[in-house]
Amino acid sequence: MPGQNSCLVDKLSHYIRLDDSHRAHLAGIEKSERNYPASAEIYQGGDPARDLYVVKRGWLFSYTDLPDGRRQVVKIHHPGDIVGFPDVALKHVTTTLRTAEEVCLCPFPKSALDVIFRESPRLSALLLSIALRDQVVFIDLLRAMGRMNAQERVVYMLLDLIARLRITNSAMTDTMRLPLTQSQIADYLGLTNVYISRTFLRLEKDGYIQRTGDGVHLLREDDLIDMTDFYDRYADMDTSWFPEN
Amino acid sequence: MPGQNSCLVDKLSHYIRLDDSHRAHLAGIEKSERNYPASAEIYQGGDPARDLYVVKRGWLFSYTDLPDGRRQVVKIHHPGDIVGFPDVALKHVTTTLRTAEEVCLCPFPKSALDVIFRESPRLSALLLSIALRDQVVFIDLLRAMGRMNAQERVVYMLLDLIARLRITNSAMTDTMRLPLTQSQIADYLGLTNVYISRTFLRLEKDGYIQRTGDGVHLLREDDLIDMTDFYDRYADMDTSWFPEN
DNA sequence: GGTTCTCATCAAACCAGTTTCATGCGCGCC
DNA sequence: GGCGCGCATGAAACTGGTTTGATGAGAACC
Repeated sequence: MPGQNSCLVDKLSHYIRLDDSHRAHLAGIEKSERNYPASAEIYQGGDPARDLYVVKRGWLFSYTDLPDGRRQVVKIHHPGDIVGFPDVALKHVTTTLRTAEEVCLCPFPKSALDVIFRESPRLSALLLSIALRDQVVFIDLLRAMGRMNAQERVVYMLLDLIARLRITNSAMTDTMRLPLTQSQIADYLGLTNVYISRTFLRLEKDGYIQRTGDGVHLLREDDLIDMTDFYDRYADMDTSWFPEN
Repeated sequence: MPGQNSCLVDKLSHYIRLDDSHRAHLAGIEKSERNYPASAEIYQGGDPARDLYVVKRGWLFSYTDLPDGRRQVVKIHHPGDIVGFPDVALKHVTTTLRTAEEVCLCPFPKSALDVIFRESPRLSALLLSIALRDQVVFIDLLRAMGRMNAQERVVYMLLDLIARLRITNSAMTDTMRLPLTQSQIADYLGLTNVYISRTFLRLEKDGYIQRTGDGVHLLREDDLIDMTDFYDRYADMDTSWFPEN
């Protein structure tokens, strides 16, 4: 059965201890799963917002297009993430979801949240906190987009991605896979593919990173953190005010 | 007594009908109030995240600074807004809060949310939805910052501000006060005060807007909406999945 | 093994927005 | 009423990132 090791439970139990009833609620969410090939479009901006997806395997990203073709990637999704969460508030989804490689997703209807809110104030508070924490992450990204130059933005992205991967894989070192094209990275950071290429070459030449295939190795992480004034928003959350169960 | 007309109740009841018990919970939140002069700093990034504030009167904004002095304004707050909401998830606040003019705030401890989560699943779901809707708003802003030029960004900001003001003041026309300096607007949009000045002059010359003191009048709102592919995220939310009470 | 396609890199002209400094208006303050 | 200051505007040099088009390497597909 799926769910015997649930990415979602892994990710959430990083923040609060989950008892059996909590796990039961979450298991109900991850009961079906589906595979998608690389570069597949899963839904499109404007579609009715009905389902959410827990990522079980692989990378995806969400983006919006301007009418004239300019594109902004707004979120890069990893295993354990809940994809489509912001659109729960609206009747129609606001972004297009596309796979970066082969992925496996667990879809569930957003009406499943109703049960959680009725039965577990504690889990509800955790969901709110995750939504609010994600707002802080968007604020950090906004700061990078508004006030950082190209090199700082690239470094910021690398630090953010690796911090997120470390939540569920604490054994992770300073190396990660980066299965995105330079055009996709450019659309994420508000730059061009040409300049992303130049910036990566520069970072490599200056000894900040090392690349091998689609792998990236951060060589002087402390310097990179200083360069971007980076702060890890994923490691600690304030759960002190949460209700008991 | 304060609370006889609560900005917060006004704003929330735009989305769901609030019964007496809901109103009682919210009234508990707005029971104390405090005034601040213009250009006052209310809290600073790094302070412990203890209180939230409901805005009763006046404009404020939240910002972060980079170590070298670059500044990013991340949110502009109006009456009815809950200020500091994203920081509920964290132990320390991530932004600095400053008044743009004289304001009146109702502070309340974030532990007050505990009662709401224990006693009203419906109000809890609304809080989550607002947090998620605000994520969508940040995503829209991110798109503007990443892929729009200066003129489009300014127009986007004007449309967003007026859409938010219309929630609580449906009688509002196409004119609003804009009590922000051009430097503050520049720090919000990732531009410079000089270029904000040039852009406003250009918009005025091209007949898109008209300015009088700190008032802005949108002359051809449909054209402005087309120019930025703007969508109002405040008008409708999907509350269909909310629990009963 | 050749064809095709995607992707990273290179190069050079170009431009949107920055930087810096000067001017002038309006407002609060003594 | 005059002083000082914050703020919008103007002008000109400058630059970080864009645009366009060419090249080459690797992977997928018959």
